[in-house]
Amino acid sequence: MKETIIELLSAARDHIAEARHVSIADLPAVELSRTRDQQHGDFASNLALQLARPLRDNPRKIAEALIDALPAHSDVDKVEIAGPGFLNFFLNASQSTAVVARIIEQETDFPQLTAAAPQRYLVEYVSANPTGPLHVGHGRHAAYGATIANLLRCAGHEVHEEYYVNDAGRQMDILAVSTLIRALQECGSEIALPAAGYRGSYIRDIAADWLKQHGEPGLKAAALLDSAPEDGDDDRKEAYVDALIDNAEQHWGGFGTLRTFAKDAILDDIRDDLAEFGVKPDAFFSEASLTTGDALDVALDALRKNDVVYEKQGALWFRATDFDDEKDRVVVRDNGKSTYFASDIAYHLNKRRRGFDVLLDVLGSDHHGYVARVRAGLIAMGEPGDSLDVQLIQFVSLYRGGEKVAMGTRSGNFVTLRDLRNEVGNDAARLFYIMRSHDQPLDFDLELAKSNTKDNPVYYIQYAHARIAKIFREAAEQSLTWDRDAGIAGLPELTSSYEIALLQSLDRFADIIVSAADKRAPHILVNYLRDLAAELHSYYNNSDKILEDEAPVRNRRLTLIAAVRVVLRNGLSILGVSAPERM
RNA sequence: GCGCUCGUAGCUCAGCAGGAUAGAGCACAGGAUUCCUAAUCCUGGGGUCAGAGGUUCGAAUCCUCUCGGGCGCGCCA
Repeated sequence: MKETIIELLSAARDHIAEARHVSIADLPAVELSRTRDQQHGDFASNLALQLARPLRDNPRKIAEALIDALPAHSDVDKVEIAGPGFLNFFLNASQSTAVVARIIEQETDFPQLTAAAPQRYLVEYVSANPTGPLHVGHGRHAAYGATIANLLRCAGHEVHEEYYVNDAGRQMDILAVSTLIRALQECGSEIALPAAGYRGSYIRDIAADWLKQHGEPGLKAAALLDSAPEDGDDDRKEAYVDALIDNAEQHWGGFGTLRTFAKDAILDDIRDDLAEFGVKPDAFFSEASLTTGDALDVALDALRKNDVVYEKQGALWFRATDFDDEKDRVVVRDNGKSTYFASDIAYHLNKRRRGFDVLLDVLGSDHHGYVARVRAGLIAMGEPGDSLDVQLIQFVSLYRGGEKVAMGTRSGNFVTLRDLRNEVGNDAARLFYIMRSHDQPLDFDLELAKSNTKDNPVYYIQYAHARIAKIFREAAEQSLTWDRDAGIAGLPELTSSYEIALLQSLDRFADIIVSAADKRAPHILVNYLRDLAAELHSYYNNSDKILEDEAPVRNRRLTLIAAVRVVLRNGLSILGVSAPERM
């Protein structure tokens, strides 16, 4: 289709050059790459606008000249000046025949396109700290990351999906201490959970499981109570937790095991939660493995080799200001431990060393300050800065009946992703999360997502799919045959505006996928599917019956809606939303 | 204070590698079912694209400033 348009418009361009007595070289070339997701009619409009500029002419006059030139081509059915683009042309339906035939024949769940320049992508997303269950914010990351990965794969790229597990550092100790205290409480101790501890009810569950498997922590664990300082004012709470951790590590041999137990319990829960949501990262990459392995040393060596670090006040600093960051960053603290930032650049260098061209990070918008830092690190280690592509996801606010639902992580007062999924269902959750541009805050309306009536866009698209399935069931019941090949051959006979609109929309599907992948904007696909569903509903309601008695008519109509069904199913599949046969 | 980001219909948002008349959905008003599912369709009203300058043949889109929201500025992770 695109080739045909280029051919047509090139011919029109020649015609105009000749008519205006200008050198063809002075006119802009026919270039469609910038308008890939526009309607076909707009291609001609854009060319008219582009041609008008060097000719210092009125674009409308150029458009008229284009129209003069186009009908000479036998494939053009109808050209007229109308609508917002002022130049629309309807191509003969036969040009969409090949596309529709291909759609029907390749009835796969994932349409596989060929990228002009295939690349290896590492998509990192969610990467929530393993200190508690996923909440509704993580759900948006999961839905977005998984969908982007699907889109990139469909567009012809190689994609690896990864979840970065922050299993090193103090928060794992706090998790372990919180679990230990809950276990001791379970055994009758009166020790209180410090303010800095995790207070979600899931900690009690983990503690109970621990007790079931390992028995009571025993006297040594209880002994940490005696030497711990009083739980005092705010300033002392941090110190109090530190003392608890130190005591537990020194006096009780089970602390390391408990820490691993708690972390694994939470990670297993996260893994299950995501899997139920249709999100399955290829790997969970452990931050701790960076130091147990050599990745961190590799990164530090790279920094030292390139002479971008220096020592100050006992710490090792990275000269980030030389790489467009606002201040220098510590990589190794004066206590000899590496910082989180060091882990981060080590992880990203590791990704590059594993052979990935594009490191696509899906992060919370509160991480925006950190992008420049990591990019600076990559450049300093000799990697291209533009290999890092960070997409920041804005926050999610939950609304229930117009009331904002209060959320807070520390307090344990948050809505989990699992709760959300149970309430509104996976399909609605997946679609609602990515229906809006990810760089825009999202108001998630629980009542709307739950409603199984007309307000809900999920049902609108799914209903279009189910409606087509129903028509085919009806055909079978009435013993009305469908000859697919005859239908494909008869597609050019489809001439109503509803049918032309559907053909043109089907033709755009591949371009939509590429565009959504390139722009990292899955909502483009959602909007497309909703438009396609609308065209299907409109066709259904405003045309003659699709199940026409006359076989040739019935064949081409069924072929058309069969192609729509394939595109709806494949599009929904990319979004992780089911395509029901009946509703 | 510095930095990032956003501001489009009553509400929720598309459109932002610059194109002519800024689009959906919801809400509101009215209509369609002897007929493949009315979870649908059709018609209608509704806008100073936060404001002011600038670049250009042309700006919601690019640049600057102002106003207003969100977020970030640890040898935490």
